[in-house]
Amino acid sequence: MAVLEDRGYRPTARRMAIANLLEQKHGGFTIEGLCREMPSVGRATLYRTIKLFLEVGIVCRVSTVDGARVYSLSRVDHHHHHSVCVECGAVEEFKAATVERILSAVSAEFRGQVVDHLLELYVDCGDCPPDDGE
Amino acid sequence: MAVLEDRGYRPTARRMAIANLLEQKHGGFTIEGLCREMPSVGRATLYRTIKLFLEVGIVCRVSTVDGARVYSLSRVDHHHHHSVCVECGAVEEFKAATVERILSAVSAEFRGQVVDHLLELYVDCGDCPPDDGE
DNA sequence: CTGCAAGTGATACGTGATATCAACACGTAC
DNA sequence: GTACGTGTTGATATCACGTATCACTTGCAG
Repeated sequence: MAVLEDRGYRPTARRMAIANLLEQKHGGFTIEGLCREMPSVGRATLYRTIKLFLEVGIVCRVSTVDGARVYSLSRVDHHHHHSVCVECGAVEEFKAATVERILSAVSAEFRGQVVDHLLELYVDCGDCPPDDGE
Repeated sequence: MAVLEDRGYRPTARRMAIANLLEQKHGGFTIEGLCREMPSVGRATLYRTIKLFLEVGIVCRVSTVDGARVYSLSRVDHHHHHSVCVECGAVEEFKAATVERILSAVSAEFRGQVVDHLLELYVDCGDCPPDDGE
């Protein structure tokens, strides 16, 4: 949580509790889901906190096929991609140098400049633990 | 619009008009934007029609960095990726065999089965025509 | 301890999207 | 042609998601 203090935000008990809960989750999560899991925490606070976590890089947004707003705790601070299990929703972060190289190659085919990219893999992880589910 | 009839939907005047407007757009579009451009068409109809077009493959969803719900007319019917201009919002579809090959290679590194993927490139197309903007 | 800025929660609000339902359009049977 | 049935449309109500407001609380500095 040092990253919060670095940015001038307070590592309050609420925020620690929320971060703690996120640590338990292997899967992506929705804010509305968190509201249900932490009814003692106000909705506004959850929305604010996740937005804050997003800003400082504690969580990142996961792109799903259906466009749902799903987030995931980020354990790495550098650029990475996600694999999302279509069965249990488990999210894993991965970094593939190969992908980056290929993307550079693909970029060359474009008239303009490629400034960013998004890559998500949708997988069937095969051994979805039931306790991983939302 | 034959694809509509194939699926048992009627190619009505409304739907043709909406499809026509989409043909004009190089960029992605939002449904709320369409509501403003076609005030004579009911909101519900626009939402329904785009959902229908999505189902039959006339349009596809574009994943943006900020998670906005953006759509784009699809001119190809096979699997493809998008490049989205971060300046003017222009969306282009591209198919990169290289990408597919690499993804297969990456897939091999995963325990489970990769069932689908999402790849978007965010580009600065360099010559954003002003009339392309939303 | 005191003061103040940051954080919190209840609630109101705004927006994006869907459900409902009466009216309408179109194709088919007659 | 008309009558009918199904699909389509639009106004509206409703819902879900997310944010703004504001009074209250918490945490930190002095």
